[in-house]
Amino acid sequence: MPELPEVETVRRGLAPVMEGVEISRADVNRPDLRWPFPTRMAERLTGQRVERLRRRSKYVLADLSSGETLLIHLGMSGRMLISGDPLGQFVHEHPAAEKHDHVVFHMENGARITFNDPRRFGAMDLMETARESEHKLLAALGPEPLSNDFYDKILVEAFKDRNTPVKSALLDQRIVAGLGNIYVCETLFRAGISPKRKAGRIAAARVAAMVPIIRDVLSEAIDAGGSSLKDFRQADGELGYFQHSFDVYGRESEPCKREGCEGIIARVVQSGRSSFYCPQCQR
DNA sequence: ATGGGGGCCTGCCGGC
DNA sequence: TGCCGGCAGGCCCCCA
Repeated sequence: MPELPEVETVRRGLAPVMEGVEISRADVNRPDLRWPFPTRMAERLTGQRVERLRRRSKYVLADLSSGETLLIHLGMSGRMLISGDPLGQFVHEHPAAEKHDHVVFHMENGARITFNDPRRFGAMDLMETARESEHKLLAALGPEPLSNDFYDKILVEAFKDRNTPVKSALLDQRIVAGLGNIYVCETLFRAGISPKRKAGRIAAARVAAMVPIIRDVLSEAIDAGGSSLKDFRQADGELGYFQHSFDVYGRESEPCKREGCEGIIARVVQSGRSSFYCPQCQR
């Protein structure tokens, strides 16, 4: 689920029930996710107001009134479930606790936010807000793809002389932050570039052309998440799920969607991950 | 420095 | 029905 657009969708869903609201209690049901939780996490959350919910790459960042920031990463299978009736609009009753409900935030407005993560590749940490750029998980991140920090020359320079497949280069969070397997596949499809092509062997103009493509792919996915968000209250309150139709991802053996292309979508494994692409029109 | 592969976890699905 | 292999939207870490 969670690449940049999904995380942004989660952030937007949480903001109305968390921003400006105090955490009256936090239930921490196990000592760790991928890594141990920070010391005294529950105590450091309790009584703090969430001043602002931000996103950096695939991380949700909650600035607390204490001057600390809570970092949340959803890993592969992390979910945020909102329940209660914080906005005076019916969300749904608090559901019974489920397996893998690792952390529960009880908000002062009556909302309950449950972090559920079966595979536990997710993470939570606390840091001083003022020193977040030093945080190990954030320090090396490349530019936000939807910001002005990401532009053609940046990508051209980053790809220069790189001997790695472009697929790996785009997954490299130091080059551009927030892309994952799905949106890299979709980007390369639109760009007409094979995932196997070496990053350093793509003409600068074609690399530059990927910048607006990356922006479009991500923006469209956020919009799709946003539109499904509108009715999340009448659904079960679960955020982060949205159906999105992909051009290539998950479409092995199906016909290429490019106008006039007769290709069949192939799947290849690159550094342990599936790449979907059209061998006909992606070169 | 760079590139590749292993490993962390659980759940699900298809095949036998 | 049960077991097994393969697969999954991430990312750190170690090795050459």
